[in-house]
Amino acid sequence: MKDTRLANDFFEMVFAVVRLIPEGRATSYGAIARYLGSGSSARTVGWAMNASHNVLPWVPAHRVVNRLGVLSGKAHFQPPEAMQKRLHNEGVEVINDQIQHWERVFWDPSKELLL
DNA sequence: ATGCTGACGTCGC
DNA sequence: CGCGACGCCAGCA
Repeated sequence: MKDTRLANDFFEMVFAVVRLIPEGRATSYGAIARYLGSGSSARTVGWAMNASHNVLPWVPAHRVVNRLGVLSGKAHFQPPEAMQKRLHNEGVEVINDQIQHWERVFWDPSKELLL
């Protein structure tokens, strides 16, 4: 078999983790990257989200924000306001593209899944 | 094939 | 305390 490397699986793993995010919660790119063991590849996680639009089952990319709880990737949604609207619809308070009570909403896979 | 960019994060100066 | 650079992986010119 080819050395699929973690590359191909990286996207898949990212999607899997994002899909595990419970409703009303959110996580950060770095948290996911760290959970996958790539720590520094947070950028690639965001890149995976870009590809998540065409992935099934649906990937709640709107639950993934930067470590500051800011909807940095809202501009990539359609429409961009959908991200905030969706989060708010799930009970997440978002003001000025920033999640309120971020530490409370934050969902760390390496912490929640590592039970 | 090479280089730059991109939905980030951490370290250094 | 503020700004800059590097690292990581994949896509595109």
